[in-house]
Amino acid sequence: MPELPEVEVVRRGLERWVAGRTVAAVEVRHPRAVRRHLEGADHFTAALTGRTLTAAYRRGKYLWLPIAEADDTPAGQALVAHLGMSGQLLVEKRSQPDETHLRARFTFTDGGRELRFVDQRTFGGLAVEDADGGSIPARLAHIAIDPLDAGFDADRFSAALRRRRTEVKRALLDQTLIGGVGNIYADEALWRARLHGSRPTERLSRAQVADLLEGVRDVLTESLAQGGTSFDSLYVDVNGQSGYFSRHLAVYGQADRPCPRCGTPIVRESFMNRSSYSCPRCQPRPRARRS
DNA sequence: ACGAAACCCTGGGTGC
DNA sequence: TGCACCCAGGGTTTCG
Repeated sequence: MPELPEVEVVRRGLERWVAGRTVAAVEVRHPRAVRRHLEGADHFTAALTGRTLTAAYRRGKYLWLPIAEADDTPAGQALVAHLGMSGQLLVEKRSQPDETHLRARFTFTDGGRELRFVDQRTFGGLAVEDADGGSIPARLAHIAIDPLDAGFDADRFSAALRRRRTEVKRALLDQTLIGGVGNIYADEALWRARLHGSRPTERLSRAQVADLLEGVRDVLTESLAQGGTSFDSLYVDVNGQSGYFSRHLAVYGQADRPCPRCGTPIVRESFMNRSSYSCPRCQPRPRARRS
């Protein structure tokens, strides 16, 4: 599935292959793909037809492309995209057969390759949102800056994390605290910091939070380097699985395999209706607290 | 106000 | 072979 590094690869592809082009037509093939556009599919289409997509930006796992009028005047809006679990944004020849799960198609006035939104499980979606002056759309403002962004404030993150009264993995997955970390990266970062995800945030030391943040940064950076290698110039690729997942994951999906650090078999635990993976020796469960 | 649970969705895998 | 069931899981909404 597309994770933050893959979303960044998609952003780079959109910046290169879509930015600066003017939309000729939009075809919404599945209503769920634009469910976040509350005014409906026809309104979505009208808001984009004849407009130019000027750039491609990302925060966490969200992408947005500012919209301009034909004369390059900013329209004060942006096309917002989230890939969800299975979404892809593909730049393809018009002759390419439609994908089974093609949800939306954008053609451009230059007659070149079209942009397609393909999404098997329809957790992802597209919308046109208000975005003044090319800044982040208002509806995305609650998403925290991700740790690879130059504007990320480590001290502020540390203080906010330690103010929380929850488990550290829940905090890592909270997009209002830190953007872009999903289940896979949370598990990998916790393993690097030798912390169990159930550790209470208020009892973490500053040094432990610093280690955790370093783990997050390292795993995202290393994954991005892998995701970048699978980018094909004719194709806005979101499939980083073959490059990254198979070789660099220490714990995620590695149940019963030896911990790369100590050899102890990795264990899988149920958490928030999904899976958590950890090394029982490197990342011991916290003792139950008496209250 | 904050934390946690419910909900959305479909194809691949597994067991009977 | 086919059917029922489980699993993947981010973000928004709802609940406590």
